[in-house]
Order: sequence, then structure tokens, then C-alpha cells
Amino acid sequence: MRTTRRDAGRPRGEPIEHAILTATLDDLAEFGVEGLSIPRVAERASVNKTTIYRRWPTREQLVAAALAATLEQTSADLCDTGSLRGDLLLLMRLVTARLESPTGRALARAAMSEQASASVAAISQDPSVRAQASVLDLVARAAGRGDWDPARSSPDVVLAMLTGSVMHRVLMERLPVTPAWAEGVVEVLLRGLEPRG
Amino acid sequence: MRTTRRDAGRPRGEPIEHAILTATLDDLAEFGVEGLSIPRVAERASVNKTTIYRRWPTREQLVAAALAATLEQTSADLCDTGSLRGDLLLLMRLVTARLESPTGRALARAAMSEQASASVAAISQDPSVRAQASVLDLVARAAGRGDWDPARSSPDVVLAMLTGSVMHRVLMERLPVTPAWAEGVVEVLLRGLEPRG
DNA sequence: AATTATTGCAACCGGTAGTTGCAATGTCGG
DNA sequence: CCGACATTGCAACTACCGGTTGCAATAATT
Repeated sequence: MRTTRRDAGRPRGEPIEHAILTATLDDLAEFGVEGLSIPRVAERASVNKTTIYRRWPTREQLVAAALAATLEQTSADLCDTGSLRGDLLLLMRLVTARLESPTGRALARAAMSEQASASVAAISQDPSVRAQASVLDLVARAAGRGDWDPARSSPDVVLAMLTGSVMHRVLMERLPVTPAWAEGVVEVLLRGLEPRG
Repeated sequence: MRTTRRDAGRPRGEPIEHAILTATLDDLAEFGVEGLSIPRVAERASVNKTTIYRRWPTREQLVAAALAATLEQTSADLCDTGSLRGDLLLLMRLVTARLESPTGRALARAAMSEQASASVAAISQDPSVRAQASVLDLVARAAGRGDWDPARSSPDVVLAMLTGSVMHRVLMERLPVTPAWAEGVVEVLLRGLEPRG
């Protein structure tokens, strides 16, 4: 009997994988999840389309792989700046940076898409989940300093107001998030959270 | 020479127009702008697809017409409730109602779509423009009552926080906007706007 | 050198968007 | 009432795009 040795033969080229994945991200940023075309990605990556289809049988998996690849290298976490104002401004900058990059916008749109498939939706929401985790630390720090009483205004409300305002600004109004505008948002939040009386 | 009389012949049926436009809105709500299919709309409206193509040569024009048709009948305006809290809560309800209806969601997504064509984008942004106009009245009333100093926190910041928070809640987190949650948002806004010191 | 898997290539299949020519229908003007 | 004319429906067709398959060429591992 002829056993097929799994390790023999020509291995798959990593440069090819890299080219395909980055080409996928480019196409994603330009045409969105709905508009992504595998033949076009193949041309972008200077690779035959069959190669892509063999590695990732469905568009689904390809997109998921590409997104997962990017998310691995995004670890600029929410560190302690010493004050609630500083923490919130940093968070604004993080959210803005993500939403102002073409890829980040595509990701956000994918997450909001009605027919986002399970895996893409999961991956898309991963950063927000991670963000939410860091935000809990932020809240704990603020509560310890006495700047925020979480029992009064819950963290998810505040997170929605912060990220949502940036979404509205960038995605709907298509205006840049200037430092002054970001400070305006944070200012309202700070005053709104300030425990008094 | 034979002049073609423009008024002769069979006129176009308004019921057909209506059927096509509502079918378009349905398809839009179900499949989004990218996924809309004219043959499917035709079947939905019990109309031959050629009829649609003859009236609206491009998809562009069809969706623009359908959106324009809906917007004409949305005039539940932002009336004076007597207090800033009441006005903001009403605004929250208006935004929520829009975003929680399938058609409204499709509209919002269309407005945020990267390759939203000029006409669709213009029409989509029209309601926000109209909303912004009413919001200016709201601000003026609040300023008159001494509840809000617009010089301190500009209306566009507050509007972005309010609508953005609902967008984030509904589109990203896919959670319902409960009265309690809406009140949480308004509460932070009220405290944040309150002029003092 | 032999084996084995990958890659590229070209042709092919299937489905869907959009077009066209024609017959049938309905409405307006005389 | 009748003729003219635009609209609607219908069916066939074209064109394009996504995805598949079979085969030859290539490269790496043993």
C-alpha cells in the first residue's frame, strides 16, 4: 500500500500567503466586505486565483484570515495616564485611529453589516470586546480616584457615547476628528460623570 | 414631418410606481444597498423587470427615488417639550425609532457606505441635516432657559454623542435601546451641559 | 534522483444583471 | 367609436463574473 507522506512535497510559500492576505485587506478597504472579489485579489497579489481558492475555499475564511492577521499586531493597549481625562482622550485617539484608517473603516462596516456572517462578525467584534475589557480597568481606576461613580452612569453607556460619537463623526458626517472636537466630547463626559451632590 | 405628441398614448400607472418603490425599500431593508437586485424587486412588485429598467435606467436612480419617496412622509418633528431633558429624550426616541426599523437601518448603512454614490449619500444625509436644523431650535430653547451654554459645548458635539451612542448600541452591539439606557445617556448629557461655576 | 505537493494556466460551467424585439394592452384625442 | 401612440409583459439573448476542473510545470523534501 502507498502511504502518502504528509510532510513530503513542495510546501506552501509564506510570501504568497502574505501577499494574498495584504491584497485582501486592500481590496476590503476599497470595496468593503460585500464588494470584495477574489479574482481581483488574485490579480492584486500577482497570484493565480486558483491558489487562493485552494487555500481558503470560501470568501468567508479568506476574510476571516486576513482580519485575524491584522488584529494580531494591534496591541497598543489602553494604559493608565493618571487621570480620567487623559484616559478618555487616549481612548478617543485609539478609536479615531482605528476608524480613520481605510481598513479599520471596512472592519467597522463589516461589523455593522446586516448579513455579517458569524465568523467575520465575531472577529470584527473582537477589538470592541478587548476594548471593553480595558475600559473596565479605566473605570475602576476612575472610581478609585473618585472621578466616576459607575453605579450612577454605567460604563456601557459612556463607551457607547464615546465610540459612537466618533463613528457618527467619521462615518456619517465624514469630518475629521480634530483634537478640539475630541476634547469637546471628553469635556461633556467628564462633567457628566463627575459625582457631586 | 411627424411630431410625436407627448401627451398621447397610455400614461404610466402610478400604482405600478408605488409597488416598485415599496418593493425597492423592502429589498433594501433585507439585502442592503449592495445586495439589492432589480430582478428580485420586479418579482416582489409583480412587475416585469423591463418596466423598472425603462423608468429608472440605473440602480442608482431607483434607490434614490425610493429613498426620496420615504423621506417625504417623515415629518414627525422635534417639538418643544418644555425642558431640555424632555427634548433630549424625545430626540433619542426619534433617532432610535429610525435606527430600529429595517428600512431606517438600511438607510443609515447606505449613508455610511464607502462607495455611496453622490445622489444616495445626499438623500441619506438629508434627514440628518433636517434633524440638525431642529436641534438648533432645541439648543436655542435650552440656552434661553439657562440649561445649556452652547459656547461651552457645541451642538455638533452633543448631537454626535447622542445619535452616535444610539448607532453604536443598535448597529454595533445589536442591543435594544431600553428607556433606562436612553435615560442614562441623557443623564450624562444633561450633567455635562449644565453650566455652573 | 524520485516522490509529492504546490502553482499557474486555460478552458469551462452556471447564474445573474441588463438588453432587445415584438406582441398585447390600455388610454387619450379626434 | 376609432385610430394613434405609449406602456407593459414576455421571452430570448448577450455579457460578465464567480467559481470549478484537468493538466502541465515547478520546486522542495527525502
